[in-house]
Amino acid sequence: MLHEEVVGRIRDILLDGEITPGARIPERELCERLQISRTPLREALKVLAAERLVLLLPHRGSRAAKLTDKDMRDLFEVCQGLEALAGELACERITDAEMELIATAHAAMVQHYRERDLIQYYRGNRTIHEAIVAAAGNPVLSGLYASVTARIRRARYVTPMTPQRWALAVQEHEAILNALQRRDSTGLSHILRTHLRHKREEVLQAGFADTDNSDLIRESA
Amino acid sequence: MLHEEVVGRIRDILLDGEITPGARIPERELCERLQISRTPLREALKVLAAERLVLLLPHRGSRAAKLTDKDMRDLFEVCQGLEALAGELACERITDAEMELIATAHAAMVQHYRERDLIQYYRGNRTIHEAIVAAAGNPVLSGLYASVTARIRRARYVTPMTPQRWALAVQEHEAILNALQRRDSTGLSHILRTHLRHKREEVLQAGFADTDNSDLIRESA
DNA sequence: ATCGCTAATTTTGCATTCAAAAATGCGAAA
DNA sequence: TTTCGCATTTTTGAATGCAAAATTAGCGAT
Repeated sequence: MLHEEVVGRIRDILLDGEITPGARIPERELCERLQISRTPLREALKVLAAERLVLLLPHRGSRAAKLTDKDMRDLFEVCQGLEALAGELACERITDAEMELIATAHAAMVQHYRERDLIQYYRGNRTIHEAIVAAAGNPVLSGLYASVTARIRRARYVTPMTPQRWALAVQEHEAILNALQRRDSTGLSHILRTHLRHKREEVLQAGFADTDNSDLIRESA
Repeated sequence: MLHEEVVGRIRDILLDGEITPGARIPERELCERLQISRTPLREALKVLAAERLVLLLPHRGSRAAKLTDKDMRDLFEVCQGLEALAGELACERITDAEMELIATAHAAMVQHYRERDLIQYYRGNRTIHEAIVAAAGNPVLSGLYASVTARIRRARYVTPMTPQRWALAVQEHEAILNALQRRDSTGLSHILRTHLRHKREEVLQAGFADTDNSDLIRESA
């Protein structure tokens, strides 16, 4: 099994919430499950710790990272900034093919909205944002974006969605597509900031992630 | 020796340019030098690979990452975006104490400019940008910023500095301080973007980093 | 002399092993 | 009964050893 595959598998396990945030990561069990020894597993955990998905307590094992309200706010703030930057850059660089792709994805997403299929809607939403980031043509940006969204992912899915907010989000997406097509970078930047500010408010209102990683350190002191 | 210490030591070795970018990392030699065995060393290399400071070629060892012109442009672009975001947030949240600190650092930097002490000027410049990022009160942002700046650091230092550019940079810094003091977030955001665009142009003009990591893969094919 | 092929050497990646630190359990004393 | 202390067990962190892959060296053929 390739090194990256191990990291990917564990990342998926964490993102799927299979290991509760804050819970101890059962080293032995994962070894058996992935059919590897502790050496590559521990290497993978170190990588995931660098990504902030795993918390490493010296001599006290590793735990799945927990996110506080503050962490979530911070992550959304940065995500917002990255998406705005991506939007600006995408306006300068997006190809017709990429534009086409985003338009298609947008249409599909609107369709999911009409059918009130939240899961599919979310999937489409993510596809569009990722496509915009990709269209920015900046791998460094893509990498940071991927790392930030990975950390928010679970929270994003549990966001409660009222009909009003959903309608607003779709409306904002129309505006995003529009600005992109007009290559209006400053306009798009502004919309994206607003768009994500709304998302952020949803999450905070949901009161998700009300605990703190620092317990994990304190609790054993 | 603590795990993080190993990562830190190797990171410093890389940032100091002690291992030429693109050069193979001598596993055995580093083991002797740090007085550790291969296991912790390899774990550290994996972490640094996650930070993109090290490139891991499966079955072909690890090398210090090399940066292409494109990589540099991408890094500066993102750095610019992060600094702009930090500036906006800092306007909302900066404390008087932090403001004071930045003002002091700015004065010191201007003094270094007057004395034409480039090294100290650079140091002061970095201090100010870091202080602005810190004032944004967003640890996620701080983390990403640290990782991006670490990757550009070497390039930043080799930037050739003409008197004109230097004067412009100082002028821009005056504007930054001014906008911060007025808590003018949109104005500051704009200035920071311009400021870093200038820096970026310097670097590109320097023709630094004209090679590509993909050689490292190709060269052994 | 150069190119191609095979064998030896080196290096990488992983499993195993060993030592140290932390968690646990048990018993004694308050 | 509760709490403190000690011994046992478990778990973590690192070193060593081993198998597989890649690099290098040597040899022969053209």
